[in-house]
Amino acid sequence: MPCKMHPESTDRQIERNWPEGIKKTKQRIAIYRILADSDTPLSAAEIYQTLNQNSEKPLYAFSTVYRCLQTFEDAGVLAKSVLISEETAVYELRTGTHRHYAICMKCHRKFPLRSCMLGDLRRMLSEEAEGFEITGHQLEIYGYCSSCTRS
Amino acid sequence: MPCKMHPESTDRQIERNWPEGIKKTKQRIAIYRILADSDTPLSAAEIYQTLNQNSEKPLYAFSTVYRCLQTFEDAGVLAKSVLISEETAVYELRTGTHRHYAICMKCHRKFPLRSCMLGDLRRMLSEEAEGFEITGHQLEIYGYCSSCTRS
DNA sequence: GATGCAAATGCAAATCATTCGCATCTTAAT
DNA sequence: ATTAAGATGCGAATGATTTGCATTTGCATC
Repeated sequence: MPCKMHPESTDRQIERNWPEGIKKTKQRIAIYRILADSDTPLSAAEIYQTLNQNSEKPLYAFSTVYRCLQTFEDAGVLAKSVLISEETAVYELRTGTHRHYAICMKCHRKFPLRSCMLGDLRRMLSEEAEGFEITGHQLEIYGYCSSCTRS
Repeated sequence: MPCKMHPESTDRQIERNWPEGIKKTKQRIAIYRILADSDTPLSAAEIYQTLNQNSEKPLYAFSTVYRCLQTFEDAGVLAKSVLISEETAVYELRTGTHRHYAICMKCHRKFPLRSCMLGDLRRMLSEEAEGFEITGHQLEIYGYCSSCTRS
């Protein structure tokens, strides 16, 4: 399942974005590729499934998936988040511009928001939080998408 | 550990806000009280600990805590969320105005944000999300509070 | 106030995502 | 090619949450 609109772009992206000092192994490359080709954040289980979908018995271990994700996160190329609507963590590559999603509570599809319209986050801090150093944020909208009715 | 500024207000709040058709048991009342008296969202473990802090052997079971929280959530008086910085879910009573927090990645303290400054969330939806019915949202700022240095 | 039944609780066992220990295999630098 | 540091695979361990089931309790009814 290579990428969609620009053939080869994933390979080039790997060349350019591969984090400094991180060994290239076939597992890591495969996981990176899956993340790069996905347009929504993926869970470890989804990545594991995609990795092993074409083989009889698993070629890649679950622990490897988690360890690679951890490695990418430490290296700063991956963002981990825990969505309210799911019970498990999901992961996506950090692109230049981060993303937020509207998540359907029924089908669990994730729709990227137009853009991050959060202005000055610092202004939201109260006096008690004086001196708080902001390093990140997370916004999530949830509800029901047009294909799913409420109940 | 009764409430802080207004003696009895918790009892009155329980009278007024107790959800329709939900039996009052001492466990549920105790859990509601703990949530009402807390100024930050609490995890199930924190609630369990508070419940049992004054007795030799546990008076209340963990499963009861989870089941009560589920009941309150279903009844709509409780909001569950999974913060990025923690591994476990946290819970808080739904007050009229919902809250968001700045969370310290080191000490895990939660500082309520001044207010929800998110304007029209619908405008953030992209075309693909046409027809999405928004039922809630979650915003979270993370970083390091003034008492904790970065590393 | 006593009674009955549906619903709630306590306990322990089960589940599910995630992490860890350790022996073996790979990467990448020499 | 050689090799040491680091990565992987496997299965067992962990920790949060859920569940089955026997027992207890809230509360509507007498």
